[in-house]
Amino acid sequence: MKAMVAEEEGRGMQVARAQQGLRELILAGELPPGKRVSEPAMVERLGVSRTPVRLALERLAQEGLVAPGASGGFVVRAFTAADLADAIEVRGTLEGLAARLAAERRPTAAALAPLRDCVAALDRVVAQPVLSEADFDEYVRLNAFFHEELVRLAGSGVVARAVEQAAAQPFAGPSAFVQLHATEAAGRDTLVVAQEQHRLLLEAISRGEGARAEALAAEHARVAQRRLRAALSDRDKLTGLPGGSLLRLAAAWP
Amino acid sequence: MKAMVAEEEGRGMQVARAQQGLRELILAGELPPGKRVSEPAMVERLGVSRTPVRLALERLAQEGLVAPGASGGFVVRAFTAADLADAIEVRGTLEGLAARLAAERRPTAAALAPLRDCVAALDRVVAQPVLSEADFDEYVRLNAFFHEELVRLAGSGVVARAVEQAAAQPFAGPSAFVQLHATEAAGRDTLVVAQEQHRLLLEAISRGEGARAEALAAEHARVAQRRLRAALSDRDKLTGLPGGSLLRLAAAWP
DNA sequence: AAGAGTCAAGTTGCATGCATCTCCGCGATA
DNA sequence: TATCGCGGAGATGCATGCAACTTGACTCTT
Repeated sequence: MKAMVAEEEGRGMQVARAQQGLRELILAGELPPGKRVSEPAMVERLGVSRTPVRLALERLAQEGLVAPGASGGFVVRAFTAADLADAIEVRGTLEGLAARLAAERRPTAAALAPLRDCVAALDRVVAQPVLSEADFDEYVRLNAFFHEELVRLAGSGVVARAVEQAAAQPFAGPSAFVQLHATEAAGRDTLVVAQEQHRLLLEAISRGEGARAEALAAEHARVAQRRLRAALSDRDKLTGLPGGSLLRLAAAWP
Repeated sequence: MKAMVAEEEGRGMQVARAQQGLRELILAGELPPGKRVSEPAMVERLGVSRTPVRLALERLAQEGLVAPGASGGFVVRAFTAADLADAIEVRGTLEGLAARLAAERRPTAAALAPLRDCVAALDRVVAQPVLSEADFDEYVRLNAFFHEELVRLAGSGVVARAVEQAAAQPFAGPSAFVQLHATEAAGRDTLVVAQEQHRLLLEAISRGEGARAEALAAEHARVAQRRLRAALSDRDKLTGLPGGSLLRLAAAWP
């Protein structure tokens, strides 16, 4: 039974579709934490056969969204507040390593240009007295680019892979929880602080101050920790968030 | 065609066998770097069907031994000296994080007992004036346990996963290249230095000195860097090592 | 003789068949 | 009535079939 939906693209397309579809289903909370992900059910839901579903599950397991079940298959994972905090700390630590390596490489002004431009663009966004939701989206976009560029400046594929994997953990990405602030009055201030750190990080790297860059990057990730804590203090915020249903904040899973 | 070799055990056995077999084939250099890993060939060699072979390849890709090929399939990866150094640095950084977390948790004496015992056992091994090859094996065993226990003391599954993944990278494990020293006169001295770091690390953690523990763990990983450099300076040492053929030290792959 | 086009063999990615195992509910029994 | 055993539906893990694609060699042309 060939799928009848319009399908173009090439290799790995079925796996990618299954992976994306599963990610959405899980983050939307349609597959509750602790529940086994039934492959036949996903076949029906996603329109691909079991082979890509299984492969997608394997990759999502590496990503951390699902875990191998005790007796075969995969179960949707639940996350504690400590898990999220640790994942953010891991990312911050590795970004610290990347920042130090970038600084120690003494990048040329030309090599630093993209990061400089990115910081300038972020400045323009944050400088506005009032930020619309579109501004927050733009901030997220530029922030992601900043972090990518930071890692690129480290000049190490190995480090890049490590940071990527850390940032791919659920809720551990550089822009996790930023959206929550879009509706808050104090939301802009958080961005102001984070942007100051971006600026200092750029300065430290351009001056070759490795230790300072490392400490700044690690501390920068901790604003995500603060966002996390703020979000946890207000459960209503979480329920509206993609993946909010995955959080097991107090009790263990029955 | 059911395999005729004696096969017991349960689920995932075929995948595990394929993964182990592929690892050995690659590290033994039978599959040269840059070459595509032909699934049918592996089916013949390993005695399992294509499905487990493919899954094993996927997992080895995460492990870093193979990488997805440009047009499907997987190719055996090659490693530069910089790759190895970076992988070790990543592991050291994450172990530094684990050490800091362990120290900040102020573990009780009981919680520290396994690490204490391990250090004592290592002391007994290293204290000997002359080390046999069996002594080096014992050192590797105890050293691995030390690092596992260090991570366990951090008390974070997320951090543990991150460290595991970093240490699973080829040549990045805590005991990589140790075996090379077994035949060297100065080999024992390297172990003496490393063991001193173990001792200091234990002390820092037991005193709750987080920053010191972090720095010590990161520095401790750098003895592996030194071992790596020593090995690289003597190509003969590498060729005898498992995986030595994966190193592309000077020229790019033709 | 060198280069480009073409064809065939081999490979990959996906779909599906099949045996075993797990899990859930039902009924029998003390 | 509660507990234990059991049976069937369904799921998993592995094997294999199949079409599209890649690759490599062979041939034809210049």
